[in-house]
Amino acid sequence: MKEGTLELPGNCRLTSNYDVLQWDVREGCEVRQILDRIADKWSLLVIALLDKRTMRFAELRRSIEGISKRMLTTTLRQLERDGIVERTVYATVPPKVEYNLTPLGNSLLDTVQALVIWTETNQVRIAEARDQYEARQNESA
Amino acid sequence: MKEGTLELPGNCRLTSNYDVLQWDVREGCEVRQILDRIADKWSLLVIALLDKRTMRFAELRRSIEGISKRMLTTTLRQLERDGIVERTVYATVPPKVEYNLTPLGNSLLDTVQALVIWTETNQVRIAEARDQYEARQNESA
DNA sequence: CAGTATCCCTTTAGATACTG
DNA sequence: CAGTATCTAAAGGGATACTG
Repeated sequence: MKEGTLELPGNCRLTSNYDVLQWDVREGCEVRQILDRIADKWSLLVIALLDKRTMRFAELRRSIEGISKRMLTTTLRQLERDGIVERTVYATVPPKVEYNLTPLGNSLLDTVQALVIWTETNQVRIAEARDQYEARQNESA
Repeated sequence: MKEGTLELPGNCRLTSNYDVLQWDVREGCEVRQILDRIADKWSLLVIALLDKRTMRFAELRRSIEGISKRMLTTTLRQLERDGIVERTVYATVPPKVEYNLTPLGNSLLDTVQALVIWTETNQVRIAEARDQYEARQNESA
């Protein structure tokens, strides 16, 4: 495996000592900024929920137990700003606002779902690992 | 598409009104806990870096610009507790500690890399979306 | 309904100093 | 080297009240 035999994203480099990719994850770099944005407490859930459908504000709020009005607004605004979510306001009384994924958001959906599914699939193994970790702690103490 | 024709993870339900999956993301549920753990500021980067190799504490710290000793320790301990990272201590002076992904961690790697690559691939589109969002804000003001 | 604005408490996480 | 302990500034985020 030599440099140039593979198309790498611009922030990757191939180290000479190991045949592995190394990420350039400098503080404040674009990738870090975007990762911090989408990998937060709520964004992933919002994206997963908007799969193939449009949802209204209150509907999203009911679907994500524990989220406050303020945080849902903040999260949706950030996702809108990043071009991941589209916001449509209907000039009715009372107002109606719909949210859906943009094409860019849709391109992110597969990955997000993969992450959620991995989490679901492996929750038992993780619970076991935690038990074993606890056991080891008690043992050495 | 009818219920039962597809194997769904236990936390999914099929709503009757739409042919889409709905996630059960109740506060404090297993999936939410695990998602909160791995989708944080540093865990994704640590997992991505440990791809196919072992790294020492200081090496990880150098690779992730901006992370403090304390946060790297905390992140690694959580990942170890969840069975995603394995920690090996060599009883030498000075001490040497190596970290690598467990099989469980490796099963998560593809998804994490997909997320990082998506971020890299789409950073220009996101930057454009932000500019347009700003423009719209100024316009309406 | 879909937000904003404000207040204020809680959590997070950086800096620093110390240790086996 | 690979941490731990402590302190503290800053950010996160809930509760409440108000608005077009």
